[in-house]
Amino acid sequence: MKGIRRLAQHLDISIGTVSRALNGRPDVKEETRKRVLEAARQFGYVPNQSGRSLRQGTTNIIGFMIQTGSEITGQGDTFFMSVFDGVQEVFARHKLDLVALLCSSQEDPTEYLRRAVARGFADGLILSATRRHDPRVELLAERNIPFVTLGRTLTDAGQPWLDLDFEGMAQASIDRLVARGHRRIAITLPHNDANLGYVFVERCRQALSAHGLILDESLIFRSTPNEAGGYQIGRDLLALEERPTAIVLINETIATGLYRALLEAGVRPGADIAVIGRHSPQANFLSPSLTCFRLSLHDLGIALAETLLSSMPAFAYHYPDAPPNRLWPMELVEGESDALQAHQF
Amino acid sequence: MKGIRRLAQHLDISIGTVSRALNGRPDVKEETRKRVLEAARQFGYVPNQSGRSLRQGTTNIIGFMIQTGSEITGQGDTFFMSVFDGVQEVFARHKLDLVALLCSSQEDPTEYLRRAVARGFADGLILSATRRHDPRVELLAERNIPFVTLGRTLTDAGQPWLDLDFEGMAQASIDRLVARGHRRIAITLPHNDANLGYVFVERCRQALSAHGLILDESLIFRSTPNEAGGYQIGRDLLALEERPTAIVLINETIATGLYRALLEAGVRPGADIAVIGRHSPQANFLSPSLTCFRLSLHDLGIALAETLLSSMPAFAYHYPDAPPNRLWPMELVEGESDALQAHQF
DNA sequence: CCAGCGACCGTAAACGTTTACGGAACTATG
DNA sequence: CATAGTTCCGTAAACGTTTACGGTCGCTGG
Repeated sequence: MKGIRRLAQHLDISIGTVSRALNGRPDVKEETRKRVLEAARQFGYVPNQSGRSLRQGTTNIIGFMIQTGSEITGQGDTFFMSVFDGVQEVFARHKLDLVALLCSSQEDPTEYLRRAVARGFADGLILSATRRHDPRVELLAERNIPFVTLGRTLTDAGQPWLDLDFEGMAQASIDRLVARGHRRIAITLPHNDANLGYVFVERCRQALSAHGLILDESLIFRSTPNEAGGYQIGRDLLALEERPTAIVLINETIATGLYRALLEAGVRPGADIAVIGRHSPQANFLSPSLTCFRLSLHDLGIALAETLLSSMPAFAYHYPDAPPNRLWPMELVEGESDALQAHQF
Repeated sequence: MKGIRRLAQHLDISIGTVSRALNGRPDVKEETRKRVLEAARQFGYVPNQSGRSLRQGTTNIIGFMIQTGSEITGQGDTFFMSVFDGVQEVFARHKLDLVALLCSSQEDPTEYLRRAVARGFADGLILSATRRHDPRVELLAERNIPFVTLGRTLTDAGQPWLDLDFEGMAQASIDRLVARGHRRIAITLPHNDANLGYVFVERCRQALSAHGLILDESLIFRSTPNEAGGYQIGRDLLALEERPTAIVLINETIATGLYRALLEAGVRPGADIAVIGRHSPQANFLSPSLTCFRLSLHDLGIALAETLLSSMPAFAYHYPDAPPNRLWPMELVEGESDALQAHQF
């Protein structure tokens, strides 16, 4: 005898009552509930997940899909760890469990996701590293399973999304640099078709043209979003005949590599070239200090969770005024890396 | 009509046959199997996870437990992503899915794990960030659920484990530094009771005493295992009346912070103090380059998976000679950060 | 022609829950 | 006392699979 039956036998009541007691149903005597809870604690009984979710068609699990192998997203562990922690802060209130669905770099993400949802693995999903054309959102939309994306796509299907405000970053960076006299401004992009790249480059173009400038295509650098990619960008940049006087980095992780390439060549960020980047745990320890855009990953996680829950009927009433879509602002942290004024040349 | 029944109805055969066909049972006509597989593909049918695992008591899921919040483990940006990818390379061969069980920093890891196993969530588990006294291993051992730990504990219960060879690192580092004339050697430790700290400090002590030296307790630095911790260590070290001439870093992530603190004070790694650390994605971009111990995280993941599977009856025969316990070697990468000879003083 | 066998497939039970339904005991009301 | 209402609990069906068991059919060998 196992599981709920064992408990019922021990208490000499029916399994139905045990279940009701544990699930907080009203039609069970308070004294009985006490006994059941006590016995459950004592036996270490926890309802079997499979049985429960088979019956009620719900798993109490939310999946956060991420790709392993790390070269793809360019987000490091610490990024997700912090976001996860925020997400869980919200989920804990609803007895929801967060698990990370790990899609191997060997596997097609859409197929992976298709399998996961067909198996009925999770009640809801969080998608990250969204691509410009992302078949995953169509898949989930037509399956009618609640989800939220961290990042917009071109193929948005009306699902809730959160996205970092890359437009704001682009605008602020360009304005700031132009105001300081820069005319040749380089930018970096991830070289896959991540959606954020398009958003970013487009807004940079706009912002520049508002100042009567055009974005020189030869100053758009694409690379893998990691340290090595940053190093390569640095080398490529230095090899140009006519160097830019400033560069804006879209990814967190490339700054260290870029610094290395520049410093090796005796080019000092902030003195010989202006650099604006994204904040990362390492950013504080770069020298000269990096001017960068920062955000609270923990709060981002909280918002992500709330946004998802507000789209799930069972939880929506807890979050009546969570907006379905949000552009998450980033805060500019002034450092030394963009100190120079271009007219110093 | 849904699920397997729908498929069966459409093909005009029984659900039993459909199941057998999909599961590769021998007693089904080859032509029938073809039809079933084709229909399944066409309908996008995937067996419901709950139903399946309820019946066979198995989930085909392996859980990798990690703590979110990131300050705890101190693993760098891409550590887990790379390990995961290796693990999955092995699991993919057995149609096992890897999911990350995310324990919030708010929650007690043991309780979290207890819930997860009681729910019958996974067929096997991988534990990381093992503590010296880790109640999780007792829990899993008495529940008789297959698991492997990344890191030993004092309370090992005969389970398979893998651990980085911190002894080897300690020995090699001390020998190397002593051979170069260093007498005052500092080391760093994480300040929680992670097991690796004890292993490391003990072996350092031994190695030093083999050279007739003793480990000065005031040269043992404890900190959070991240950049900020490294910075703090640097400051503390510089404040000492009698500075060490060398320091060995146990964590990946603290080198950047340490460098910053040293360089701010005009103390150059490799010239004014010798530094030996652990490799990380950022390590390549430190200047002067860091002498460090490196390992293939992908291969570590593979080994971890194989070790776990070899302890699971259903898979063991695939891995007849996987050792239950392994000390994973790290390779020394020579950099400039420990170039100085102490007798230069 | 019959027994025996193998190949294939249908039937139904089982896995561990939750929950609709109904019934028993008790209380309140007239 | 009869009736209605309330409170609590037991019964059993249902969720979607897998699999033991047995049955049908066709074939083979005597």
